[in-house]
Amino acid sequence: MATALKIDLRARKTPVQERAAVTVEAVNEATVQVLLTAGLERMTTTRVAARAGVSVGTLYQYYPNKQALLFAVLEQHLMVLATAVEQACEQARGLTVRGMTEALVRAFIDAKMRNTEVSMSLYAAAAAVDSAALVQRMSRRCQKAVTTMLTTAPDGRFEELDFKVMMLFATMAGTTRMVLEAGASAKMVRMLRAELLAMCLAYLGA
Amino acid sequence: MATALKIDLRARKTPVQERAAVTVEAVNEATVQVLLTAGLERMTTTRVAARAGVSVGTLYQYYPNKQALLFAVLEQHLMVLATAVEQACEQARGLTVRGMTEALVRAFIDAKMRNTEVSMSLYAAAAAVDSAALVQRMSRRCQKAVTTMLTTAPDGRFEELDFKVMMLFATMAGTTRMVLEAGASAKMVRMLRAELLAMCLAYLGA
DNA sequence: ACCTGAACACCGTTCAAGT
DNA sequence: ACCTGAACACCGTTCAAGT
Repeated sequence: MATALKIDLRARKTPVQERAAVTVEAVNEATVQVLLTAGLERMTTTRVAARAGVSVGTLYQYYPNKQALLFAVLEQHLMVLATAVEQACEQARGLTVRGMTEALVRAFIDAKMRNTEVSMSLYAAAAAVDSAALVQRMSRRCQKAVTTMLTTAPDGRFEELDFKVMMLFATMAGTTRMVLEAGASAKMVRMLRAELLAMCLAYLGA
Repeated sequence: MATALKIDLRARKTPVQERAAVTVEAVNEATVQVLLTAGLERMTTTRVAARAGVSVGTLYQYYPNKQALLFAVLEQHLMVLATAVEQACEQARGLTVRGMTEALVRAFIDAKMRNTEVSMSLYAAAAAVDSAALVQRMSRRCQKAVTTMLTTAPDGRFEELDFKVMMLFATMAGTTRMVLEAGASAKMVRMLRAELLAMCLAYLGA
């Protein structure tokens, strides 16, 4: 990796008037749409602006560069995923390890498979953006929720729980991604649900 | 994903004279170097050509576009990985499921961790190139080797073996990537070896 | 405060000219 | 057969001018 210059990914300024808020939301939405219909390759800032119904200059008022744009939509979607996982973890407190794992796997797969096209577009976006830090931040949020949940399990206590949860999370992410990239047919998704659950349960010794 | 235009990724022409072969190899090597030192962001074809000691025009004699260049180095490295996995699988034939799994996990992690910097650079390259097909081709090669190996195990036979092997492979890839992106400290790599093996063994019921 | 769009710098790619 | 590098098209980004 090495020297990759740090690029500012923060939003440039926050909209204060109502119409500006509308503009920013339109730009975000347009980014996802262009990503979906044209692919990362042909997603240009001018095209995004046009799709949003504004000029390029406007886009650059709110985002310092193209990467910041991708970063924003990626963040938005990871946030949804993290929240879904957190909620599932909270609701599953006090259950058995098996019950917890079922809830976790279901929540994760459901969130990722809700819109497969968008999920796949975002893999490309993530790679174009030096998203490692963002992904790690979101992962940690999820992992913390999972760890907290598992410590409330009446059956089973675990050594090196933090690392084990990391392994679980990477496994869910890795296998789900593979199924997505293999086409995500209904049959495969069904098998993924069953096998991923089986793997996680076996790993946790439940 | 949708409409992403198919881009020609094949090499443009094969070198016939000795000096041309040298040129192509220099370009390939320069691509990895620039990727490593400058990052995907600032890897320009002119810079790669300069580093290889040729002009841009020469580069474009052998590769139709920038993506083809990235594709070539990615393919080269995936080939090494696939070969390592295949060899390990062949040597492990006739062992117990446990012995086989140990050999597989060791071969995979060793190959990926041999040069962590290069491995990480290639994640970026893979994302910039629509590498899904290539990765799948290489994955299938590995999975075939693993499947063949596992059918020779004296203990244990498996249902849905193809899908199970796919799960194993995605798990190895996913967890290894996570450790790489988290910094791949010696301690983490050690824990990865232990935990990944444990997970695979548990999943296979060994 | 917010928006516009022509202008600029830079990069991917080509091609006529060379050995 | 192989190489060169100026030229072209296109895209990211800016900024003076507008409401």
